[in-house]
Amino acid sequence: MPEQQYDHKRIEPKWHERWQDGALFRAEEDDTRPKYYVLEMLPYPSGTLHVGHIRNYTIGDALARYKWMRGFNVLHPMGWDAFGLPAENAALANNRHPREWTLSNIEEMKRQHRRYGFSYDWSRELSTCEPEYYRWNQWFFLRMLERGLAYRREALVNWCPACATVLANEQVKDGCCWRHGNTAVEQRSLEQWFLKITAYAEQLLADLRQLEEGWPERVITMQRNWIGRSEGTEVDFRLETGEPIRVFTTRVDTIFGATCIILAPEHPLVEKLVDGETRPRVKAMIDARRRQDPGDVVKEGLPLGRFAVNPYNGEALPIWVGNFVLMGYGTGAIMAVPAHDERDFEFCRKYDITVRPVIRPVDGELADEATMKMAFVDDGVCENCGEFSGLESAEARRRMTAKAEAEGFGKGAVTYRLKDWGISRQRYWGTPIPVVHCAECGVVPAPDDQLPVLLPPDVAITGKGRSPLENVREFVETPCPRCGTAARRETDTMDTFIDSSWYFYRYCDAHNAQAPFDSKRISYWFPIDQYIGGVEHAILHLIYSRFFTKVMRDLGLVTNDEPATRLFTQGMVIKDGAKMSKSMNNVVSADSMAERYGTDTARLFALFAAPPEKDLEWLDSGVEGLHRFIGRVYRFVTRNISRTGSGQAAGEADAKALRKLHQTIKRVTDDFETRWHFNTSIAAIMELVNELYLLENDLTPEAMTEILDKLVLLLGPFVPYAAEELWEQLGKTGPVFKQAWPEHDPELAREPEAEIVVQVNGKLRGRIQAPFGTARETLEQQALEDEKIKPMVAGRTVVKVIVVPDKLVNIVIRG
RNA sequence: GCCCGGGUGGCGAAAUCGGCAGACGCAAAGGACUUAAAAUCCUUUGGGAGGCAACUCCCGUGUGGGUUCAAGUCCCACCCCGGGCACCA
Repeated sequence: MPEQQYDHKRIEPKWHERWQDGALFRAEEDDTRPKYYVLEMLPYPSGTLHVGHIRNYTIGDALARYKWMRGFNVLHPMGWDAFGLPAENAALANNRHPREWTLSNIEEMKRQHRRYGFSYDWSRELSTCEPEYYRWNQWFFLRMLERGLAYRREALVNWCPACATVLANEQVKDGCCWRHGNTAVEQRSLEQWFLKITAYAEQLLADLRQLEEGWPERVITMQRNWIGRSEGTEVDFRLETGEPIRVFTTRVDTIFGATCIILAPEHPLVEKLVDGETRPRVKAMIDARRRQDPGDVVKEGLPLGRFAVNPYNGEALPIWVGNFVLMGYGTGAIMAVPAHDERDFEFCRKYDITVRPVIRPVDGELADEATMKMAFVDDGVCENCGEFSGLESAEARRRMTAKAEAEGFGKGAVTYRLKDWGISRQRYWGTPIPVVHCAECGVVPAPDDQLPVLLPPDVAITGKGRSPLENVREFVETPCPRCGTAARRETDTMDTFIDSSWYFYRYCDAHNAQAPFDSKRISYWFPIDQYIGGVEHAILHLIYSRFFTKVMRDLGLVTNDEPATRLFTQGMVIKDGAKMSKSMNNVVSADSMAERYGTDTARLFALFAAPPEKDLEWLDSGVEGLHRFIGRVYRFVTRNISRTGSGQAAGEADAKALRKLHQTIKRVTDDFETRWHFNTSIAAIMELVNELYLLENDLTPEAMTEILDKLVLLLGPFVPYAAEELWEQLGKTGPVFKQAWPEHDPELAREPEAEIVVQVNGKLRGRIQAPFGTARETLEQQALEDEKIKPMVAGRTVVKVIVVPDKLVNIVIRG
């Protein structure tokens, strides 16, 4: 009889067909099993499933299948982030309506995900481009508005000329738009809507401690730096008019060394202090800075010819305007202490402003102004600081701050780098901000029963300038909900990061029409046990969604402080040196590979290529090996299903094969429980199969039965179609992913004897066999008497012998 | 400049707690089967030297030092690659 051959073209469609209608697992809240919520980050429907996607999804999918087989109640939902720029750009390019384009792609993506056999819970599917999702975005916005967490004001904001819209600070990278790497972001002053994420700065920072266990360290560090908390002191320097200039400093201990005050060019006092001659130069400075990449601004300053008094020593200091002082941080004004701050040093040397050292190293001398080549920025001991002289920096800061508070010219203060989240976008495609501008009543929120405020269907998307909604009269003209007179509807739409900030809650109750979700259903699943996504969202999505969770908690909707206990950041798939993505136009479609080798092979290959957290340069050499491997397993299982002839009864081969089997179960299980290095899991299964090929003819039917069953179960999370087919051929009922995960038996897995490595002076010279647990002395003796070792030791002095039980003997000799 | 990662065969990689470096796979070479090819199965494969041979020896994890009986793994200095932050007072 000819051997059965592995044919993915027969197997995959067959099971694909049977799984069509939600045959994959579906989680219910009333289940008595332990729960596990695994979630991959919301994908854009880009039309093609590329190999980068496959790699990301197989990680979560393998985990979900494993957890399910372990008896967990697993929620693994799927959704679509269909908003914003990709949709709008594609619409412009294809001359199609964004929503239509998006929905058609979602259908295609769903088809592809089904084809790959991903185990998503489709009953909880959601798309953030549906009107119901708008409704709850708007509902959240209005709740925040009521609590003062949403506000509108004019501010300097980031403007991307390519997107023709405003961007949040988090969405600017290297001075460029996060989606248009080469387009420099401009600064514009516009009226914008903001969410007050700064109100949660302290909590967002403090609760990072809860995440230290389960989140990658670098994400936590990035968030900590982004929030940028610094403790310091605010001090009022006074003009001769008595008007204060408040500065913020973290080094108040250096204040006796302050030799000038520098204001940001946008500082409100500048306008008052500047003379007619300098005014245009300040304006030029502002304009120049807006255009420039903040990275390479050359420090420049303008003296205002005015003075302010240092409250600690009564000294009058000249006031300057400096282009390197940021209006958006601290108070927008600094005291310059050139002797103890590098930037101030550079500035003051350039303009010949006095440099006055007042801090010396704990065991050193005060620097000399004339010979100083660089600022001394470390803490030290105060000198020439009046009553504070002789104090160490930390103590001086405490006492000086106390003095400022006691005498009313300053206070201890905490400043954050984090700024409020600008959510206004001048785009058509996004959730409309549900407010109306009324000449009589001002800004009036839309009443809840008028939600959702929907986008008008027919809008000419220009892709430039202001929101396209401004030209749609039916949308803009609306009566004021409060007084009924003619008013204007807000035309800004929300940042699409709003959508992604809470979608994972909606998944748990995706069809709720009364509320964004039911708190009870949510509390069962939350927090998410395992969240999977790219590191590129470390300070975008991952900080916004933490913020939303805290707001929801304060609204009484959820009880968890954090959305996800564990976060896994998978590596990027690189192609020709760039991240593989639709916007880079370098995607490799997974279709051709799937067509040729099958989706199982594509999945297995994606997992085998490298551990999942590692970036991977995409090369498809090697894919055939994985296809071969599946065929190898397939033939092995099918030809041994009904074997009758036995090898030597209960022979050595059985013991060997079962030992390898149970060792493999342990290795794969351990990998799932800890670090998900599926490449080594798969390698372990390959080793098992290689060994089975060697022992095949000597195995008893009993041993073979156990081996085949468990081998197929081990393959389940990695190659679901092939495993399912084999499972059926083994005569089993019920899908593989509903079977219990095999348990490893430590007795069967144990090696009969330990192999002990014998080293002489640290170099491998031989091996000996000994039972596990053999005494040190015995091992030492056995090693010394070994035929290979004996001549090497003869005539030399054995200095000492190191014995690591069950592992190694190292004989140190001399002479 | 500062803060994280990383550097191991021709290639992707493994070595999880300081204890056999290169598992597993690709590629390559040889062999079996075959009229032939494909497919499959088996063998070899870090570099170098020696031996008829089973085999033996030396070198080897970016570079240079160090700790240790023992270092890919720990410490110090440096080089290179990737990522993040970058006038945050």
